[in-house]
Amino acid sequence: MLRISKLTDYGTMILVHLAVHQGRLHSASDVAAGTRLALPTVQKLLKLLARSDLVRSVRGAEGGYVLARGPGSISAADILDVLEGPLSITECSTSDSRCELEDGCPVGGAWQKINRGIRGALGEITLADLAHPPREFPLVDLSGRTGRIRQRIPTS
Amino acid sequence: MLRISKLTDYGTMILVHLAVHQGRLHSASDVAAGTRLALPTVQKLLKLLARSDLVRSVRGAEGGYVLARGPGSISAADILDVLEGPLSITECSTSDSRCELEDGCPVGGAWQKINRGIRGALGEITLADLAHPPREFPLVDLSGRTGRIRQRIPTS
DNA sequence: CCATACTGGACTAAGATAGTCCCATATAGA
DNA sequence: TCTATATGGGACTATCTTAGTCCAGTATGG
Repeated sequence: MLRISKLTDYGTMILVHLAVHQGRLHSASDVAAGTRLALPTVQKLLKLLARSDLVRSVRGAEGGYVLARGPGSISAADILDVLEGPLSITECSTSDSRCELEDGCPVGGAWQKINRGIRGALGEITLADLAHPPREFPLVDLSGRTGRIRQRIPTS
Repeated sequence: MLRISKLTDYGTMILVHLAVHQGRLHSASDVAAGTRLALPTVQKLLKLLARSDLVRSVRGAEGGYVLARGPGSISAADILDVLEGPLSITECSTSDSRCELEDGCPVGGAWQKINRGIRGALGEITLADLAHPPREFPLVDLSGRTGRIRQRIPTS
């Protein structure tokens, strides 16, 4: 079902919260209050995010978290990479798992190609888009044509 | 990571096998031999697929399975629906789960919209495409424009 | 010094997934 | 009719993943 985990969903809420209230530090408690998520969960996720290059942290009293970059420079693919690991739609498309069926596998990497297509699309969606989503993300072209359809427009 | 389960991957292999060797019935043992998958797993998956409208079964001696429709009329979305249940990227986008955070949720259904976009794209990819995949499924447009980009072309 | 806040990791319960197996039912052909 | 060959339906288990919590350590401002 192409699902993302709850934690990734929560993580996205947290990032959106940081994007909307930019310009100052936010403690984990602040974020928990602002998003209505449980504090321990928020702490865990912020720790994770801070280890990536999406969020920066300041330790000590009066410390907290900020977005490391503008919301227009953080893509949905970035978020998924951090919160779910490098995304790959099937197990055999991850680099470290060898598929012993590969020779006879008639799918021949189609899922992997689909995955790259989806990943490309998610690279075009920014945190700014998530904070102010358009009415609809329309259909998508996986049909066979090549090339980028749209340049990313930094919103900050 | 937007991953699909192993069983869905296997199921796709099975469907591709049926698509490539169309026109006759295939027993589960045949399919297991042809795909090199374990027989019990193949049996389980074929039973599942036969309950859907993607595969038809004939019972008894000399029985077996066939695709219920041409490979050009079965989409990747169809396959995922059968093997993984109706696909939804987040928990709160499934109909039967109420999200108690919905009011304050700043994501505002962005993931759901992305999900619909991806789902639309997967509806355009057919089993025929999976059997003979193009060099690459290109990038995808989730940018904000509306409307179908391509009509599905039945290949059988 | 101490209250505040991040850091790193351990830990548990619950759920999903993968894989196997058994018995019932249907059918073709000897 | 009998039997071998199939599918149909479901139970069952081991393993892994996920969600969620908690604790001891470290940094820092006042």
